[in-house]
Amino acid sequence: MKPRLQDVADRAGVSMKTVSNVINGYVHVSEAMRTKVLAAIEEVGYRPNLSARNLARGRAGMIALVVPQLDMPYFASLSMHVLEAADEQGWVVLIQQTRGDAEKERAVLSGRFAQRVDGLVFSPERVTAEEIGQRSDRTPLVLLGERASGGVADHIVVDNVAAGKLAVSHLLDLGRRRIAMIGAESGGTVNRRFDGYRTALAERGLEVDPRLVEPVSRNLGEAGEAAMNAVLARAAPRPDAVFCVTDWVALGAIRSLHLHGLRVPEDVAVVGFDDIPYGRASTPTLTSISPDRAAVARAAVASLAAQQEDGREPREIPAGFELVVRESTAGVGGAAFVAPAALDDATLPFGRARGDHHHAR
Amino acid sequence: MKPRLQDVADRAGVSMKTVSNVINGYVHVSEAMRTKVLAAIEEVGYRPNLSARNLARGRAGMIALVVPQLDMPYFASLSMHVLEAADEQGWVVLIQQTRGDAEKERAVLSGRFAQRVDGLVFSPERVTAEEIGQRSDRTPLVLLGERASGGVADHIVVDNVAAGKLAVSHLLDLGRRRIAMIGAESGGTVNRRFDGYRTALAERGLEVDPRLVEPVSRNLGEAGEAAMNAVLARAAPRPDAVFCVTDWVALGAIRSLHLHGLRVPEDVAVVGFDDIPYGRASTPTLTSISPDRAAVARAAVASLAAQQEDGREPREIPAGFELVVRESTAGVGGAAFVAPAALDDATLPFGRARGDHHHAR
DNA sequence: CTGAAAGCGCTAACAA
DNA sequence: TTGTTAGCGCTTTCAG
Repeated sequence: MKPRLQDVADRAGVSMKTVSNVINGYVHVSEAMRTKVLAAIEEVGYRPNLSARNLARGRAGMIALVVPQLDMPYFASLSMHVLEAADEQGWVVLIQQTRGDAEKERAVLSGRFAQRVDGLVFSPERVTAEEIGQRSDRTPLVLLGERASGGVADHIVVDNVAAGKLAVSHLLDLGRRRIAMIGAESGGTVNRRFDGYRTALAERGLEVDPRLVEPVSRNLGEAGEAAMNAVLARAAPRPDAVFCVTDWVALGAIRSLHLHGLRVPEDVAVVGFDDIPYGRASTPTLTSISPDRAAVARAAVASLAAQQEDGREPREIPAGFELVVRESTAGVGGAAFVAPAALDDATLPFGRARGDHHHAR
Repeated sequence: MKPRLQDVADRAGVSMKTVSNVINGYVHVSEAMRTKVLAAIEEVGYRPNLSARNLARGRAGMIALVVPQLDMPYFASLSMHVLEAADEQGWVVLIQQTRGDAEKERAVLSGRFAQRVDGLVFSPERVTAEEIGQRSDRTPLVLLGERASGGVADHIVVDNVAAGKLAVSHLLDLGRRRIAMIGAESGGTVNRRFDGYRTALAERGLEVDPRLVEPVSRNLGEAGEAAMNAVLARAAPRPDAVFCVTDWVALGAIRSLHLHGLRVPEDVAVVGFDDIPYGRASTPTLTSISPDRAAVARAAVASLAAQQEDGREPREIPAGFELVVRESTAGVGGAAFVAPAALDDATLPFGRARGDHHHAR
């Protein structure tokens, strides 16, 4: 049916080995031989069967990327970068969603995967560090995200405390003093970004006003809007700035502020986290912490590549971030909503305040 | 090194065939045998080598999804649905980005793919219908998007003319008469959504005012903003509504309107296209044509499944859409920006106007 | 520089 | 119901 390597060999009047050599770019093949074989390949319309190749080579030629949900902008963007980084290593990427299903996450960890893969980039949401530690599967693994790894696998992290602190310091630098935080987890201990918020305030001798702190149930605009409503309803005097745990939540908060007749940033400045693409098109554009996703992706793929060789000690690999200042804190050209000019980040009065860059490798 | 089927068989004291039967859920296996084998699998920590299985079975167990760029909200969402639809068919999905690179698109068509796949879901951007028609690779293919297929492969399409018409009719129903269109392609002939715009106007006896029509260079917020600026600069009297070729462009247009001191929707109503998730968190929330992405994804995967069997005639498969009315045309509760209440689509005064649903299958 | 042949780990036809 | 064994298509020693 489909032409095989042997068919090409027959056609060219050579052995399979020779054809294989040509296909795989082996050096010691005469030019005449090469062109002859290539012609034969063309004539019979040969395409290598990658399943067979992988079996013979003992590798899969692909890695899996496991994320909660692909239509969340952060993961969409991250996935894009992982695809690119993997491509450079000759890997193709198979994406799987867990949708926050703990059972699916466990299945991934235990190696019950639908395909053989050379490695796993996993952004866990439900599964505990302990469960990860107990996995028996030997597939190289690298973890992303805030949830601790327990030192059982490489883990790419941005320093959320430092990032949160940078965001809030920016607001303080603007002269804001009643800074709310939306999306701090109830306990307050788990959320590293909240720690950054606290630290920044403490450094200026300010205390956390609990009426300005509100958790969100989910990472959704609706949740951010509801949380902002709650803060506005009970906090007097009202906040003059808000640090939101994600951009998505920040957009909801801005919506709430608008509906309350408050202007952003004149009345209330807003900082988000993630730098999702929409933050550049929204009105106002959104100031945000921008994790270096490309670096995260590269580090993750590099980790898997390194793990192909031998079992190294699991490491924590820091990834960089920066604060991107846009209109939700800086206004348009310093005063919001006046000039109908297109702006890009570079022309904003505050420019970009760079965060601590911890480059992997 | 890694335990193989044979190791399990040895351990359980049975043959490979029996182990294989158990693993593949073959019915005629005694219960005792089954448990014994499962225990052996557990003991040696066996995981099937899928490369080998695929080779033996003659199938790949996965399909490829080829899109321009994964961080574009439309494709992110589409990809999510494709993953889910594929999962139901026992397929895993390998995603590849072309980034609008014609060369990469051609590589995909010609079957020069990094893995063996059972099928290809392809959303072309650059490659011509003619090129698609000339492909020699036999991998089952299904096309998505507006670009014509030339009848060489199954093609899932929403009726862009009808959708555009629905969007503009909605604006007309609101009493708007000077309706701009942003993102019509220069020629005007290629763009089906523009045809819908024209049709809707014509039905009410209105003519297209060329000063109200502006193309965009790319599907970006910045482009939408620039285009809206251009229209506002030259069109007098100014438009009272805008139909944008995509949501992304619409968000840029809204930004331009705000910066010009115009209110949305009181002064200018805005309709987008694609119903990207951001549209629900933006201020104002965005009225948009919502293609039934889940249906598109299901139809695409179903097409590939059907093509596994035999070569059927290529078909055009219509997918549904609807108009989702939100604040950018309806305002908040009918009057914009007054009540700080959370709204969802269901509570909006206009509810949802449903478009023609052409369900696949 | 090229050819022959032994696997890679699993499936499935055929036997028992 | 279970065992034997010949492939699946490619890579890769090892000879030549």
